[in-house]
Amino acid sequence: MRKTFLFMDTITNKVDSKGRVSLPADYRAIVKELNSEIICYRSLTAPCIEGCTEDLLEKLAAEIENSTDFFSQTQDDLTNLIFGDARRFTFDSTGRIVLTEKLLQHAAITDTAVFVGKGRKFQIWSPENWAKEEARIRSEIMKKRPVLNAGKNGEADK
Amino acid sequence: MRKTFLFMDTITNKVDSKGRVSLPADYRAIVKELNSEIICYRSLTAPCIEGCTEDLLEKLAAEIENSTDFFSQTQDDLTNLIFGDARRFTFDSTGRIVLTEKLLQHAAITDTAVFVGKGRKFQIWSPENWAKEEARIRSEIMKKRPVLNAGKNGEADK
DNA sequence: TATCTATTTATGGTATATCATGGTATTTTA
DNA sequence: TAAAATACCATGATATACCATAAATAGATA
Repeated sequence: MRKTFLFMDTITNKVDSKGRVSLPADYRAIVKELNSEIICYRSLTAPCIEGCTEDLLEKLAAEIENSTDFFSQTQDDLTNLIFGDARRFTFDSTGRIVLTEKLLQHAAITDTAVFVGKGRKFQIWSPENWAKEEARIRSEIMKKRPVLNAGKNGEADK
Repeated sequence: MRKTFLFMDTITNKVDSKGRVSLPADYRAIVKELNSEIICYRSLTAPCIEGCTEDLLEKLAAEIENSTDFFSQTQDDLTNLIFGDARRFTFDSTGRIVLTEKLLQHAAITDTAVFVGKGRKFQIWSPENWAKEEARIRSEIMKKRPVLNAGKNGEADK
């Protein structure tokens, strides 16, 4: 029995001509233990696919519901954008999901997908875009490093 | 057995000369599992049809009941409009509902309907109007992005 | 530590079930 | 009884579930 249910690590899998791709085994385990389902949608800010468990979206829906302004414009827009794009993806007995053409195009994925853990969520990138993104993030971190070091001492990773 | 009952994704189906249109399979599954029925009405704010399960309208009614005079006059008026317009739509064994002329006209739908998930609700648009609306929302949301992120932390995305 | 063995995981291929949709029959109601 | 609304049937396309094999990982033994 695991203690935490966080998506981690970076795993590269193949995408076949039908858009089928194996969800990393560890991700599957999380989804199963949570008795949940995978939800995927286009990232609003990056050329990648984002995924999470149903629970997370359910939480969002509940928040929106309880925020009294049933008739708010911004809320209306947000729900359209998020729920209109998201979809449930059940995996078969061999652990694969079938990504849609829309998602694949947004992430510029053809035959290889890179799963990147982000805790409660994860992302799916094309190898090329992920390489760029990782480089960007690392250089970004390096710039902020002096600040980070003020707090802890250099255990960031290895 | 699913845990969450959220309308999601964007699905395009045909509308025949009688106004018949297939409710997306996943939407049907939700309605069935909730042992509910589809309710549709003209959106108060947009040229589209809005739909939800009976439960949601039930909840709306309860809210009005319990809120003595806390609700503004305008909100009261709005809910009146909804209830005055709403109707139940049962689907046949093949999963189709028959939209009324009134609804179709309001949404300017002729032979194609676009279902857009909104969590507890969904909307039905003409392809043209939905294309415009989606574009509008995306640009609108991008403008407000900093504000959204200030409030919550990283729920919507990041 | 190195080698072999047993599971688990990833992936290609195929059969099956489901879904959307055109058409028709039956029921309702005005 | 005519017109409209509703329920049922048929079919092609699509998506899903299943089977088989290869690769990789973990575990055990020496």
